Amino acid sequence: MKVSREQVALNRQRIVETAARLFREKGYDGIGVADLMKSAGLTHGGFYGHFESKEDLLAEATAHALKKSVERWQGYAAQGPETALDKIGQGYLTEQHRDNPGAGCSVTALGADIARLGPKARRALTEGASGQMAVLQKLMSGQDDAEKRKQALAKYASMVGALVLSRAVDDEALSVEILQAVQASLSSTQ
Amino acid sequence: MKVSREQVALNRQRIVETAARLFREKGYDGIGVADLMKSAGLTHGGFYGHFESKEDLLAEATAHALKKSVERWQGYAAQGPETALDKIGQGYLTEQHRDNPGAGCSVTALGADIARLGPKARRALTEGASGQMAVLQKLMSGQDDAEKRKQALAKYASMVGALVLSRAVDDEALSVEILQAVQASLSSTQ
DNA sequence: ATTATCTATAGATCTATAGATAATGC
DNA sequence: ATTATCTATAGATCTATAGATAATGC
Repeated sequence: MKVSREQVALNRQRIVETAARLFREKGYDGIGVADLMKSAGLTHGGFYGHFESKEDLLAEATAHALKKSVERWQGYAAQGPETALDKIGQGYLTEQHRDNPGAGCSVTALGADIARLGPKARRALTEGASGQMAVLQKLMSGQDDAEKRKQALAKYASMVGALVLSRAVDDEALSVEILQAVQASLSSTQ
Repeated sequence: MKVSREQVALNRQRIVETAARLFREKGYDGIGVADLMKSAGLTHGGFYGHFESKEDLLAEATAHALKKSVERWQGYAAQGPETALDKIGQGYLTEQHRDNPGAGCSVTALGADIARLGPKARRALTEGASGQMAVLQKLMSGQDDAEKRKQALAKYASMVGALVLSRAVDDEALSVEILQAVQASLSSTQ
């Protein structure tokens, strides 16, 4: 049942993308290797030909997902600094994002899990978060780079926290209120 | 091996406190009922005399931990509004808190897990988070209650996000930088 | 007599590996 | 001949339950 080299690469990519979605949806411990491979259309045993371990896959899936996210933000920033911050907020601080963790921010969905896991996943998360904070920094209003960086870090933290909170509370009105409060604070000078 | 009624209540309380610590340290899936009971000095089978399920215990442990946290914040607030915000930030946005999740904020440590779990745990988290936001609201500088509430929600989100980020990144300097940026933003008007 | 805790286990997972199978690509 | 994927399984978990044990408290 061997497949072509091209197909192997496609299979591997499909495992990574499936994992990126399922880990964000269900958490690292919420999905097993067997179910993950089944979702990718392959069988359990084949997994270890592609990856050393489940944790290795998490690192690769996190790197993949965050890279795409950083590129999206860079795209907004390239369209001009005035609207970029609004667009980033409108993509991040919404019910759409809150209700679709599988396609959303990996820091929010997996940050607590990754904090307890090995160095590869933490590296991937750190690079992704740094990339997003770098985009934010350019959009800040501070007088110098040091001030802009401080602002960017604080804004980013507020976005991550808002999404974690909006997903965890059981009160829809409160959930939306949190997202909107942070969205409003994004464009304020500070 | 029956024990006195008094001892039963003490045992139950010890299970809750042990669970509150271990769930925050290791995540909901990171600690099993057997190990948890062992840490509390009891055997596995006894657990189901005290709680209906592991998830039930999570809800109770989360309620317990957040209640204590809200009371601490209320204590700071009672000492006067000027220093209260600094004290809250100095308790929350520190390496000490970052490195001791077992005694820290349940929203940060378990928010992503609880978002995927049943209604009881989400209820406990929502009540705790609402309590903390209510304390913050009184300390805000806004002109009316609506504005103060918006400020409090945004500040709280930034604190939660800062801790999640500071624990997840693998770069000590960046981790501290995030905590300090949010600490600085706490006392700023906005 | 009641009941809190104990030991033991059922039944269902989980990650990782061993060895078989069959299609690719030299 | 090589190798990507398959089936099958080892060994270690996990939650929850059943029934035994022994101390409390009527």
